[in-house]
Amino acid sequence: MGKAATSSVQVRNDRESFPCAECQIRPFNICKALLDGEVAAQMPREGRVDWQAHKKIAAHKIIKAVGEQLDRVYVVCAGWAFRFAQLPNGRRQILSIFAPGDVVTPTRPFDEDVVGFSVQALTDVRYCGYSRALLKDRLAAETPLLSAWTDLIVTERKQNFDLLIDLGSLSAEERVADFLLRVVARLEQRPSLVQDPLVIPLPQWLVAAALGLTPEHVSRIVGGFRQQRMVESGRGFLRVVDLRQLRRIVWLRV
Amino acid sequence: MGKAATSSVQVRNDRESFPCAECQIRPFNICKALLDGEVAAQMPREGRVDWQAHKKIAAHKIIKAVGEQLDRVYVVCAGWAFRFAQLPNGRRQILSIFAPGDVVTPTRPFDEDVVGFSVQALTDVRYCGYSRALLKDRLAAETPLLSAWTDLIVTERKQNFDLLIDLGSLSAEERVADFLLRVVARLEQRPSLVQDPLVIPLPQWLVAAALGLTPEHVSRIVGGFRQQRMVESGRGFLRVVDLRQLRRIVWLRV
DNA sequence: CGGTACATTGAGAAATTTCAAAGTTGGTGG
DNA sequence: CCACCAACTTTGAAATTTCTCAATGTACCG
Repeated sequence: MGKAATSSVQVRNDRESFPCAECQIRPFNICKALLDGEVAAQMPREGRVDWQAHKKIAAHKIIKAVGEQLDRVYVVCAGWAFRFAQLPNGRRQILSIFAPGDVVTPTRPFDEDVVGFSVQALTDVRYCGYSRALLKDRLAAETPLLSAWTDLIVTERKQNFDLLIDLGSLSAEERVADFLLRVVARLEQRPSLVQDPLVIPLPQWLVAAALGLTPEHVSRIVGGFRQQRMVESGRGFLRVVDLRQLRRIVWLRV
Repeated sequence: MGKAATSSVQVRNDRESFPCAECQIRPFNICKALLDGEVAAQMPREGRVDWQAHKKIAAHKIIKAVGEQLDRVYVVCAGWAFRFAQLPNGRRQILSIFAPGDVVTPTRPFDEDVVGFSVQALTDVRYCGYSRALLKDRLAAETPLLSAWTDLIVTERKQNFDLLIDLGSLSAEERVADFLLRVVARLEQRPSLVQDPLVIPLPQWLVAAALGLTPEHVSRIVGGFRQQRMVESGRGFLRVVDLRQLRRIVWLRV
């Protein structure tokens, strides 16, 4: 923490380029812990190591490719992205889906500095890279921040287990139903980004690639759900209409 | 770290009940970092909070059931165990497999104190529970220990991603081949517990439950591998004979 | 020495993929 | 503003993979 703090909150306000000022998600994600408080105000704004670096990237572009060096930890500010594994046969397995506010790799401060799996923008994305080194220092020094951060790791781990259960033990129909329910549950925890938490802005091919199914099969399943008035769907989105019935599907096969 | 250290290395040697003294795995797993050094020597041996608690449990018994309170972090000393999710339809999804030396839940120091998924002994198991509270204190105070511990978390996360890729994108045959290769790779990192790292002491039903397949289907696949002299198999174990050919299977379908 | 858990084998059934073709939608450039 | 293109979705039929059910075989444990 010996870095000279040459900037302050006031300097920040002078400059227009502090997007976090009007960020809607900030009260609800890790950025609150990262940006609020006295220590945060003294983090270096410019210099050899910037605390933050904001960037934009167009839909479908690769944000970080497997193997790249990486000295920043990314938070998605706006838009959706996903992590995937590229297999030698050309197939892609979606491993994680990132909504606005999500930390892309919560283990990054403790991880190797090489990207393990590529991350790609689904929509246009704005994101913020926090300095990995500075963050690591803060995690060691600030107990509450470390606690908030480890929560991210625990949450991601839980999501991975949930997806494992889906892929290993559920039928295709159950997987899709459970997937929708899990995304809805995540959206409900981010009141600021939801006009309607029941609208899932993901294309079917993404759902298929996450659940290890073909897009055709997902289409048929969604079609069935639509006929039973459990979901509505359109190009690039799904809307959950009947949570209860969807939940019943997941418990089916009992 | 204000706990009175009433015991010392000498006291330990007095008592016969310090299994770690002759532990073969200790140099190769996290116990090295937990037990070596000055701080470790001063950890409370008995009292209101024991630093360690050693236990044994018989094969097939549940070590910890989902929902139980838990103020210890477990390391498997001897034997094999697994974590599983119990589904309402009676099916079980294996989520993790623990070899001797493995930490069962590396996020435990930062996690809720409630067990998220049950853990069961596959063989007879000896295990050691470290005090969650004392460990948490040490992780905050000792940087090298924290670093070693976060490696455990990162490793588990990588394993989860690998299994996700298996379940989501590989055929049954490829899954079994990849599973064998991954277990072998893990065993090779524990020189002390391997007479032969190519012998995998797991029953086929366990492989099936981990890979989301039926035991019958796994049996057929293993039978095929056996015919091609890629593996040998018997009740409760598989032996990898031809690593190269097995690897070729995983890259198949290109 | 038997019983239980594990492994094998077969045949038919079910789930899912593959391949092919056509329908939709939203954005972009002219 | 329109037309067109590319990406996404839908639909169908056949092929393939995997499961289910059922029966038999086999090793280990008490």
